[in-house]
Amino acid sequence: MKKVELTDREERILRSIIECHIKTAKPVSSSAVVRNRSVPVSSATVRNVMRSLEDKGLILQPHTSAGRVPTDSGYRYYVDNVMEPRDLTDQERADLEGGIVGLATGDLGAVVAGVSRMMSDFARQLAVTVAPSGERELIEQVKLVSLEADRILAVATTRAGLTRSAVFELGRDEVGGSLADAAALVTEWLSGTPVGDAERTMKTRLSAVPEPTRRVIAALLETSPRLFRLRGVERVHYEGARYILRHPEFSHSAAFIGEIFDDEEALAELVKGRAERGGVSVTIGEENPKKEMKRMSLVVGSYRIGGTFGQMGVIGPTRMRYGRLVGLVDYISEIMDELFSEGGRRTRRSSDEAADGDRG
Amino acid sequence: MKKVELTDREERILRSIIECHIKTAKPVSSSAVVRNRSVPVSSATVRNVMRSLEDKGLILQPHTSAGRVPTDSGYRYYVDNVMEPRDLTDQERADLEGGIVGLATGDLGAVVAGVSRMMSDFARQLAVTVAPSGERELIEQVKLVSLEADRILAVATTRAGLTRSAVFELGRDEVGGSLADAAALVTEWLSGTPVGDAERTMKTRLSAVPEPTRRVIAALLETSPRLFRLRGVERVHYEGARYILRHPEFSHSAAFIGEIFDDEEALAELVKGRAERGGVSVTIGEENPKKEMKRMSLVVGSYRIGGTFGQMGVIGPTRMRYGRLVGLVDYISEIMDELFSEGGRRTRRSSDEAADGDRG
DNA sequence: CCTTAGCACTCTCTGGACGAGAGTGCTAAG
DNA sequence: CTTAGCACTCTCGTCCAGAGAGTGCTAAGG
Repeated sequence: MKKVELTDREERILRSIIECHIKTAKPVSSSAVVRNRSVPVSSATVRNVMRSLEDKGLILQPHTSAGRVPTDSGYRYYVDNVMEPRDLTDQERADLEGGIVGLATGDLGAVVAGVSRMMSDFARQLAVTVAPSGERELIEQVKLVSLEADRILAVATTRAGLTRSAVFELGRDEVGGSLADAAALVTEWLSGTPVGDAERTMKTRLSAVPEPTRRVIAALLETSPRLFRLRGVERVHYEGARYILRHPEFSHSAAFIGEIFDDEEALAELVKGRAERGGVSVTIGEENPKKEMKRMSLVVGSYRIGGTFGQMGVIGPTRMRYGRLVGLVDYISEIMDELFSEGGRRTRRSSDEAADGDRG
Repeated sequence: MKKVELTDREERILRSIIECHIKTAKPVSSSAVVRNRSVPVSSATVRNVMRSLEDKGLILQPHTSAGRVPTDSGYRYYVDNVMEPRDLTDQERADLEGGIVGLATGDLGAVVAGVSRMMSDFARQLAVTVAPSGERELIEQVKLVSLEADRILAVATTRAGLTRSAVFELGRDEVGGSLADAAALVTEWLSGTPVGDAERTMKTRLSAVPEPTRRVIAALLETSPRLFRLRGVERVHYEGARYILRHPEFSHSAAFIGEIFDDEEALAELVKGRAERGGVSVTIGEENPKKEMKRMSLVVGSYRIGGTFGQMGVIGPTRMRYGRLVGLVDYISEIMDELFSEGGRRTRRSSDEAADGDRG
C-alpha cells in the first residue's frame, strides 16, 4: 500500500467531503464544499482539487455528473490522518462506567450481553461482542450452598472477580453434613486452576475421596458442564440490529444483512483477528475478508479477562462516524480492562466514590 | 364480525391458495390451484369459486390480471377453521424441552433470553418474550455466601425454583460471624413475601436488629435493587431479527421494521394484551392496533411463573406458517408452565429420566 | 344448473425515448 | 494559481409501446 501525501488544502477538502457525506449520505458537490466554508476558494478550484483526490483514489464519482463520494481508501486516510477520536462527554462516561460496573460481578454471559447492549445504544449501531473463551480464567474458590428441598447451588468465583453458578439436585439424606467438606476440598483442588481444566482435575481426584463427600462431588461433576463451560452460542453476542436498518444505504436491500448474522463463528473470527494487536482497530469496507462485509466497516477493541482476550465493537455502513465510535470503543475497552484486571477490585469499589467527583 | 360459511370446495380452494402463497410469496393463479390437485375441476371453475371467495373478502387480486392473494380475513378463516396446529417431531420436542429445562434454574433474565433464542431458531422468525414482572414471585429463602476477600454473594430462591443473585462488598472486620445470622433473619422476614415487597419489608425491620448483623443487612439492602428488581430492559427480549430480513415482502423496505423494535414498551403491551386469555392467540395483519404491525402477524402464548404471567411468541409477515408456529408456541408454553408451577420441581428432576424413554 | 373451452380484455413489467436538472471539465481571462 | 462561464454528460422521472400473465365472459356441453 503506497503512502498517500496530501497538501493541507487537499486534506481539508477531503475532510469536508467525508464529513458532509457522513451527514447526508449523498454525493458531495464542489459547491457544497464551498458552502461549508472549509476552504476560502471557489467551487472551480475545489473541483480541481477533487480531481487530484480522485486520481489518488480517495474519492470517486458514482457517475460523471454527480458529486464525490469517499472511497474506502478515503475513509482510511481520514481515520489514519485526519479525524480525532472524539471524547465522550462526562455524562456519557459516567453512564457507561456505571452500567459496566453494575455488570461486573455476574457471569461472563451477562457481562457480554450487557456491554453489547450499552455499546449499541451509545453508538446507535449494531454491536457485537466476543467473550473470551473463559477457559483460562483462574478459579479462586468454589462454594456449595444448600437451597431449599434437595437443591444445591454451586458458585465458582474467578480471580477476575466474576462468578459462575449452577443448581443441581441431591437427596438431603445423601448429603449429610458433607457439603462444606466437599466445597473446601474442591476449592483446594481447583484454586488457581484454569476453568477449562476444572472438570479433568476433579475427575482424576475424585476416586481418592471417601463417602459421603464423594457423592456430593460426583453430583457437582455432573453439573460442571453448566458451571465451567461457556457454550459457543454464549460467546458471540449481537445487539441493536435495528440500527442497521435505519441506514439509507441498506433500507433497500436488507436481505444481505441477514447473511452477516448467520455465520456467527466466521464473524467472531473476523472480529478476533482484527483486535488481537490491542488498541482500537478500524476495518473499512473492502478491507474486510468476508464478502458480506465489503460494504460495512468494523470498529473493534479488545479487553482482557483472566488470561484471555475478548473483543467487542460496532458494525455499520462504511459511512459511519469513525471519530465518535473509536472514542467509544476505546473507552469501553479501557473500563473493562481496569475492571477485570488483577487489581480490578479496587477500581470496582472506588466507582462508588467516583460519584462524588474528583476532589483529590 | 360476520361469520363466514364456506362450502367444502370453497374451503379446499382457499386452503390451496393460502398454502401455495405461503410457499411462493406470489399471487396464486387458478391454474396453479388446479396443478395442486386439491380439487378435480378445471381452472375456469376455480376462477368462479375464486370470485365467490373474493366477494366474501377472503382473497383479493393485487391487480386485475394477477392471481389471488389471501387477505387478513382469509388467513383468519384459515387459522380458525382450516389449519391443524402441526405437531412437532419427537426430536424437536426433546430438543426444546432439554434446552428449556437447562435454563430453568437461572434467573428470570436468562430464562427469557434463552427461550427467545430457541423459539426464534425453531420458528425461523423473530421471537419476542415478555418476562413476568417477577414482583409477585414468592421468595423462598435468602442465603449469604462469603466469597474471597471482602465480597459476599447474596442468593435468593423463589417458590418457582428460580434463583437471583448479586454480589456486594463488605469489610471482613465488619461482618464477623454474623453472616449466617443475617441470612437466617432475612429469610425469616421474607419467606413467602413477594419479591416486590422485599425491600420495603427489610427496611422497616432493619431498625430493630442489633449490630453487627444490622450492618450486614444494611449492605444487603443497598444491593437489593440488583437482587430484587428486574429492569425494564430485561423484561422484553428479542431474538432472531435476521429472520425477518429474509422475507421477500420486507427485503425492499426494511426500515419500518426498525420502528417495531424501537418502542419496546408498546410492543410488550401488545403482546401481553393478546395472550392474557391463556392458550395460543394469533393476531393477523390489520387486526394489530399498532400501525407498524399492520403487515405482520403475531403468534403468542403465555406461561406462568409464581403469581404472574409472562408471554412469548413469534412475529413475522402475515404470510407465515401458522400451523407450525401455533404448535411450537403451544408446546413451549406448556413446558414452561409445567416447569415453573408449584409442583415444577418434580417435572424438572424427571427430565433426566425422560432420556431413558417412556417405558412406563 | 353446473362445468368447461375459447377468447377478448386488462393490467403489470420491461425497455427505449426524451426533457429537465445537477454537477462536472474545460477554456480563457484575471 | 484562481476563477467565471459555458458546454457536456449522466441520472432521474415520465411516457409510450409491446409482451406476457391471468382473468372475466360467453357459449356450448353434460
